[in-house]
Amino acid sequence: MTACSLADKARASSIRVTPQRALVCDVVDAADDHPTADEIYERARELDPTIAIATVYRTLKVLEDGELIARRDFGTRKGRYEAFSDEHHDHLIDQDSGEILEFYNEQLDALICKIAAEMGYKVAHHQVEVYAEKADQPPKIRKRRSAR
Amino acid sequence: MTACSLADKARASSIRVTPQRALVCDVVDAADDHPTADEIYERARELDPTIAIATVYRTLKVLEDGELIARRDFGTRKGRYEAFSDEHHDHLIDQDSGEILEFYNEQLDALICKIAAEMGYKVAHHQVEVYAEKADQPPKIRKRRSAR
DNA sequence: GTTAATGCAAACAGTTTGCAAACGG
DNA sequence: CCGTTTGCAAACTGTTTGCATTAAC
Repeated sequence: MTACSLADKARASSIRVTPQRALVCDVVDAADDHPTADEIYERARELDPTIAIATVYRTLKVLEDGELIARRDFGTRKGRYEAFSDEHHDHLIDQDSGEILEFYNEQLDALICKIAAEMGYKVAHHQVEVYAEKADQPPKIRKRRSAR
Repeated sequence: MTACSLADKARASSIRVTPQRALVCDVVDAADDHPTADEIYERARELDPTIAIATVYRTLKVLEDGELIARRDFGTRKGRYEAFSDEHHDHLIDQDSGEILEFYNEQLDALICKIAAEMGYKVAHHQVEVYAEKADQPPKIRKRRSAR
């Protein structure tokens, strides 16, 4: 059983994990959404009201540089952070609720690699953002109004 | 032969096209890169040194709201603008040169639609950003060093 | 003990906004 | 004319940085 927490991974990457950094790590770890720096700051402050926003930003930067977390924009100007999971995934943003859903599709990754290769490139990483709204009826099983 | 310039399209969308706005339109039209607001401002100033950056931003906003241009981030915090072409396309960013290449792949679009549909969503728009570096040898026709 | 990390506040970049003057139909 | 757009400067947001203080090996 390997060490799993973000703080552990940071230590494994020989990043010095101070109490403040550990706190930021824990907040990011615990988040199942994609919090902004500000949201991370707020959540961290609940446990340590003395933590500074600058420390949050600096920690996020350190973790990002260590490739332990990723910063994403999703069109807005605010950075949103998420721990790197082992498998790559992409995002679908519900335009109505703002909810961000994750998905992974092997074919998609493969296709992107192939396209890049055809252009003479080797993919370092990629990012697919799908802005969508809920379909009127659920995916396969349509309910009522079968008509046209 | 339909009207084709961005300014014409703006007029067609009943956006008031003042000389300043026309200028911004022309700059965006003429750009074959993905200029930032600042770059657009600089280019516009060459023809009208009195134009204000605020006007550039306001015009870009108007055009964006009118769905005539798109704003993209590409990871940096600066917005980059491009006229909507008729066909959707995605972007490959050369990590070494910073160059932004466009590509279109029908299969990719279809696959994304399919994935979204499986999640119960209808795609409004999407955006694929591929960060890549040049492959050592060209796509199909490899030159020299055939070995290994 | 010296190097690195923190908190604070000030700086910064990109973008937006209030307002009076100029413009356009 | 009257509403819209402009230019200017100031405000604003998200993020970074300088610096003195504090903490960690």
